[in-house]
Amino acid sequence: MAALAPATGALRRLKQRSQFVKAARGNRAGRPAFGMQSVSVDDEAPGVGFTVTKKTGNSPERNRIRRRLRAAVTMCASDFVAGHDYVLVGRREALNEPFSRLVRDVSQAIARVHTAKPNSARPGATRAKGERNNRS
RNA sequence: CCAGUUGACCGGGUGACCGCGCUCCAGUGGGUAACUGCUGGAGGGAGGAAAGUCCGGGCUCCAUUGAAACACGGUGCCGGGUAACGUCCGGCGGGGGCGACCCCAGGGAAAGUGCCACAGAAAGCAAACCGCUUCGGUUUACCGGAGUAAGGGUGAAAGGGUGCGGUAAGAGCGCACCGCGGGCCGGGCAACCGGACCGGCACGGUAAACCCCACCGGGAGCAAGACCAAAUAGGGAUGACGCGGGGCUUGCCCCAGCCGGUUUCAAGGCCAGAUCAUCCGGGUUGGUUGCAUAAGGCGUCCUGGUAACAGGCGUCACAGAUGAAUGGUCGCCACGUAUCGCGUUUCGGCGCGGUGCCUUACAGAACCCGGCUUAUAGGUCAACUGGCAUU
RNA sequence: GCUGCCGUAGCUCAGUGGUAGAGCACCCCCUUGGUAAGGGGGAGGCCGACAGUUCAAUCCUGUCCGGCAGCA
Repeated sequence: MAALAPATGALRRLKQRSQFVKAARGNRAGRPAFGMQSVSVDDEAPGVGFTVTKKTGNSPERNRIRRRLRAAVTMCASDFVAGHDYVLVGRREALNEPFSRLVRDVSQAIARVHTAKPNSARPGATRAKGERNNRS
């Protein structure tokens, strides 16, 4: 595990509701431990946000999921493309997944999100269901 | 040693690498502004329940809120402690346990009202279905009158219980004990306890039914509230108070009116729109403050008290996030659990070693305190109880 | 974070201290050549969970569990 050195790169943290709603319309990629949503924005540095729904578990479990995902993201921060926002929706599997697999999944999901064609992949992108309550 | 009761406490440790947010200090930038970015250093960073939001307070707003009555809500053996409490401590009464100990919304049912389904003769007034006894008629077992409430049956509950006497049969009709009621005496601050005496039984349950009594309580909540910045059309509708009166020294006073759950009184404020309430529409979804020195934590400490607790002394500076920090990964150790082997045994287990799994249970501060309730793997200590063995 | 409301048949809801109901849905029968509608009959519930008060609790009281609204 000592081979896993953190990649340096300036990452913005998404904090506002509108940013999450916008990202929900973008391209998606699913992994067992999380789901990723991405959209292009007018900002140099890539932005990352985390969200875990209340249905996933109680408060300590949700905190652990978010912290493990956050640690995995800092490991491969250089993989994020500038000018894009990413939202990771945490799932229960993130509690028990080995950490090395988590890191690999994050970079794979980034690649997958960018190979899919924007907009054409999700024609119903403006649907209101994206505004469901997904605060952690 | 085994089983148990009560109380108190802990609830992973350590090393390496990498990170997060806060405070202070130093340096350096940005913004119209409220404010804020970056670099370096130092410090500190979840709980016993942080939870549920069930009680009680602090604090803030409703301009302030004192007195009385009513309404509404709560509490409910007695005494104490507390800022306060439905919590806590001590005592009393009742119930459970061999015991240590545990549990109890535990005022009033002779102030009044209501209810007690079905069953049953009868459900609160006292009565009498089957009976029992006796008298009369008829006479095979039937009918009527009188007495009675022991026995049967119904029910959750049937107007004291047991025994002896007594009687036509019976009955507190009489007696003994128990229960119940009454005043008296003694102890106790009190709840209550004890004693002798009298009464001959009269008084069912339900107040987590209405109610009565005593005591307590104004409402809303940090998304309260205050400030800064930005933006918009300081918009519209409905309702309420209402376009007051008088005096004069012409900007003040008096009267009326309005302001609290309701009414009255008292102080105070407002008094004519820049008013208040509700609804609709529009803009913003930024920042600061409130915000952590407080009923604060700790102590083989001292004094008073059985105790809760109070007073004193000493000492410490100890989380402040807001898509929400307090962590992630790896190694070692400890603990737990499953399994295998060996040893031991009072056949319940215990000890040692190896391997796998879990890396812990319940669970994450959101203005802050005091409690309650609920969840919680495993472990430690103290006191006490019952049993067995030994001395 | 704070405040309020609600858990009864598969669904939508009544109900009240004394063995629980309506409408729709479901099953069977009648009607029709057949279906729908209509008529008749039937089944389906430990009234969210656990304690307490009461002779008796869906109802009264307390504590939990689950769900739904509102707030600057």
